This record gives sequence, structure tokens and C-alpha cells, in this order.
Amino acid sequence: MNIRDLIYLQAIARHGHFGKAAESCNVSQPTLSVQLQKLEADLGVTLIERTKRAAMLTPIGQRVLALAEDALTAVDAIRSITAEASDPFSGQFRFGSIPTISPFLVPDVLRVLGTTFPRLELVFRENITDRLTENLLNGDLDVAILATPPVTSRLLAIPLYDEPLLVIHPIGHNLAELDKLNVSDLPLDQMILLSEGHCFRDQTVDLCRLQSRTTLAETSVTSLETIISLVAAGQGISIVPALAQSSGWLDRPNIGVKPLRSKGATRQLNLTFRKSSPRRVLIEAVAKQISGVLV
Amino acid sequence: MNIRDLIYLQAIARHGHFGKAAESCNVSQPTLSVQLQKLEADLGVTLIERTKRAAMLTPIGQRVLALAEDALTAVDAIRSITAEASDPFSGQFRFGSIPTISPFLVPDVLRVLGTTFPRLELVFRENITDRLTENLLNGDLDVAILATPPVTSRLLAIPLYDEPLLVIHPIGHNLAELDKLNVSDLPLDQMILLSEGHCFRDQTVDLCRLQSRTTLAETSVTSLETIISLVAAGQGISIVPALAQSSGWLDRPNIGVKPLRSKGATRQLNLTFRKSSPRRVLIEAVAKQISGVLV
DNA sequence: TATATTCATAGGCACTGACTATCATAATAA
DNA sequence: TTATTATGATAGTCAGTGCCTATGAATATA
Repeated sequence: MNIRDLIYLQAIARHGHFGKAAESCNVSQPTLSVQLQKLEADLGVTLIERTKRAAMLTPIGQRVLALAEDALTAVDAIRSITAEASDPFSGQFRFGSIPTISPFLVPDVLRVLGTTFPRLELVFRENITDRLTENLLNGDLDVAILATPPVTSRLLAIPLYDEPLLVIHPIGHNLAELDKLNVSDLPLDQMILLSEGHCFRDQTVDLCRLQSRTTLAETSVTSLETIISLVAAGQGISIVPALAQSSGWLDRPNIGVKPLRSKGATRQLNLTFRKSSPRRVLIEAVAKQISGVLV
Repeated sequence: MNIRDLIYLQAIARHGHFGKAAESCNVSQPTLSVQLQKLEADLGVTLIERTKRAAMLTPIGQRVLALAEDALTAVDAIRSITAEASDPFSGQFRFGSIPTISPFLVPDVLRVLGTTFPRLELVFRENITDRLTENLLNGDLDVAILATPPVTSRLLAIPLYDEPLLVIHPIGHNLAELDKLNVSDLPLDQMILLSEGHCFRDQTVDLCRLQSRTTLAETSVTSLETIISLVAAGQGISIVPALAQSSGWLDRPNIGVKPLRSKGATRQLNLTFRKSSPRRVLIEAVAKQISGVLV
């Protein structure tokens, strides 16, 4: 059986005439004649009763036609949804980002992508790097904005932004007197860190060459917002990504901000996606737009 | 697009693996690979995202698969109903007969056909010859039991029974004294006829060489049952088919029955059907069974 | 690094669907 | 009836397609 055969059957039934049906299908009459015979032989029943006057459906032919039209409806639907989806800038676009990026970036990204790609249906998901990586690999996400390079060769990353790191401290803190800060200047026992699982915690710890056990118990919290509040309350110092400042999160009365000058005191944001993704064109366009937001 | 392609898509989606999918379809892996590429090129979208680890559906691939499965369901249904219907002795069988035959014959015919062809779904319709002929020609009936030969070469007829005609008269009528009746013996002015449209009326009139106008007004009625009752009431005489007697319809106190000996005083019952009917085998078997009833 | 796995590609072959030309049969007109 | 027209079926031919085997490229795994 064949979709074409079903269309032929439908045409013959509609026209009641092989010649006219053939014309409507843009094929010759013998083609229809032969193909219908094959279909009937295949199914083992007579679908059309031929007369010199009219070609009419048998009872079983009517039932087959009804089902054939169901099938053809589904096939038409396939053609129609794929015709829409063949536009690379349409359809659902699922992207994720980590908690230390999303509050500073996602609102702008959603706005820009929404206007640049109006036919895209944007779906956003926030989670830690490991979860987002899983989502990427099993196809639940199209892209993720991460601050770490891909952990597997199945993923690719487009660099978005080399983000400086900042030290924040209470206004009265003695760091306030220094202009240019180095990691070696920091009183590491006063550092407030994010809890485990956050890649930004790992980066901070690596940078300071701390044993992660040293400060875990008392000073790890689950969000940058909490860290900022604690610093503002004079409970310690911390390192935060620069986007926090440009988003206005550090504009608090009791907080001092200093750039961190040490070598490697940046984190590289990138747009990560499956190497096998069929939406490469769209993803690269999206990366360009996000980079634009970050200028 | 092609039904086979949809099956391949389904298999790849299920197995997440071209090789296994190919095995399940009993084709080689390159076949699947090439065919899916063609399908994707045809539709203009990527349906499957290929990895060395797994072949997974894209979002549009999932939507296409859902519709493909709708189509395949309909196709399976076609295969299943045609497999059933490929038995020539199954399915709906629509037959008709004229009013001057059905009361004597159809009950027995229904019983015999029902037991001989248990998978047949019998549908019966009674009407006059002209209507039944229309029904035959437009495909609303498979066969009809008629007492006249086909009016068009598009219909064929299998002879069933050469039915004698009988004269009925009131017991006290002077015909009662004659043993063998001829048409010339009949007092034609006392004849009660069926109304126009009934072929049996036409046969009777032809036989008696009456002008149909002569007796129309007073003595035409719409059923044989009425005729028999009128004769029983002494209102006239009539000619009835022999089956009326074997069915016991003439077993009434005041009715005398005499065979009509004239040449051509019979009517030939036959099973009429479209020459183009695809159910020739079944129809011939049915004719045989009806003939059996008539012995 | 070597091996195994997986999907893609290339070349060859058989089958199928399409065409044109023609036939057989039936409906219609002369 | 006989001639004409119309319809579906058949025959022969050819191009396209689906399938195969053999092989390649890229990745995962030992």
C-alpha cells in the first residue's frame, strides 16, 4: 500500500470516472487503472465496481475510503506542520541558565530574543550546571548559558562574554582603603561562599586556592542575593560576578565594590548546545543577540 | 512521502538506534539511513537528531511521529477490515424482492441464507420492480428477486423458478365446474387486478390481452392479500402466482383454486444483479440456495 | 592508543510507477 | 441494425526508487 494509491482511490471515488480522476491527479488513465488494480490485489478486495457508465465504490470500498481519508488527513497535517517548522526561526526554543547568571541576564535576553525572533516560542529553565547539562544531552533543552566549558565532546560552546569578578565588602571594612585588589589581599576566613553545586562557588574556591572544607559550615548560602545581604550587614566579604553590578544589585548603602585584578579573575559565559543539534543556524543567531545584550 | 517511511520513522524513534530499527523492519541500516534522509529532505525539517550514542526525535519530529502514527493506525484499520472482507461470504448483503414474491419466499430465503452463510449480514428491502432496478443500478442493492427479465444489459439474471399461475374464484362461481382452465374461459369483466406499477398486474393483463383501461377503475387493489379477500367475499375472480398456494394463503373456506393451462401462463422468477458486480461467486451461491427453497 | 560501535556514503541491481499505443466492450447516434 | 464515441483494461518500454553490500568517518570504550 502507498499514500499515492489512497489518493488515487479518493480521486476515483470522487469523480466516479477513471479518466477524470487521472486528470485531477495529473497522471494518465492507465496509471490509475493499474494502480487501483494493484491496491485491490494487495488488499484482496474489490474497492471499485467498474461500469462503462460509472465507477462506483463497493461497500467495503466505502469503508476503506473513509479510513484512507483519515490517513490522508494525518499526512496533510504532517506536511502542514513541517512546512511551518521549516522556518529555522520558529517553533519552541528551550533555553536554560544557571542561578548566578539568570537574574542579571535573562530578563534582557527574553526581551531581545522575543523581538528579534517573534515566531520563536521561548521557554526558560533555571538550574545548576549539572542539571542543565543533563537536559541538554537528553534533548530537553536547546541551549544553556553556562559559565563552564562543556564536560563532554557531545556539547559545543559559543563564547558570549568574559566576565570580570568583583570583591564586595562592608563600607567600614579595611579593604575599603585599597584601590586595586588581588586575591592575596583578601581575608579568606571572612569569605562567604555559595553552597555546593554552584559552579560559581567552585570557581571562587579554585581562585582562592581554598580547600572547600575550610569555610563550608558557617558561610555557604544558596544565592548571591543572600550573600549580598550578608555583606551589607557586615557579616563578611565575597566575590561576585560583574553583571551583578551592572544590573544594579550592588547599589546598596553599606556595600563597597572593588575589581579583582588577579590573573584569571574572570569567568567566561558561553552558550552551550549539542554538537548534533539541527538548529545550529538559529543557535548562532541567538548567541549573537545575547552577546549584543552583554556589550 | 510514503507509508513505509512513516513506519521507518516510528521504528527509529522507538529504538533510538538506526541499526536496531533496521533489524525490526527487516531492512539494512543504510536503507533506513537513506530513507529517513529523503523523508527529512521532502518535509524540509530534521526529524531525528543523530548522535553516536542515541538517535532522538527533535520536537518537530515528535509532532510528526504522532501524526504518522495516526496515519498508520488508519492504514492498519484498512488492512484489517479488508482482511475480513476478503472472505466472499461475509459482509453486508442487500437483497430486494417484489411484493408479489416476498411474502411467499423471503421468510424461507432469510432462514436458509442465514444458516448457509452465517458471516453474511442480510438486509432485505421490498419494492416494485422499477424501484428495485434503480437500487440495483446505483449500487444500493446487491441482488433482487424479480419476475421480469432485466431491462438493461447492465443487469444479469439467474433463473430461479418457472412459476405456474392459478385462477382463484369464489366456491359458488360457475368456473367451479370446469377442471382445466384456459384464459378464454375466464369472465374478464370479473377480474380483480393489482394496481399499476406491479409487474404481476402487467403480466396478467398481457396474458388476458386486456386493455389496461377496461377494468382499472373499480377492480385494482394494492396487494394480493386484498385480492384474495375480495375473491373470498365473492366480489370477483383473479389470477395469482402458484407460490401463494404453497404458502397456504389460498387455504380459505370460500375460495376455489384452478391451474391456468394457457401457453405462457407462468412467470419466471430470477435473481437479478449488476453484470459488473464483484460478488458474482457469492451471488451464484445465493441463487443456488434460493432455488433449493423453491423445489 | 586500539578496538568497537554507529550512522553516512557509494555503487549496483531489481522492482515499480509512469508513459504511449492499442484493445475490448458498452453506450449513443444515424 | 450499423457506425461512432467513450470508457476502462492491457502491453511494452523506460526512468526513478528502494534495497542491498561494501566501505568510510566519527565517536565511544577498553
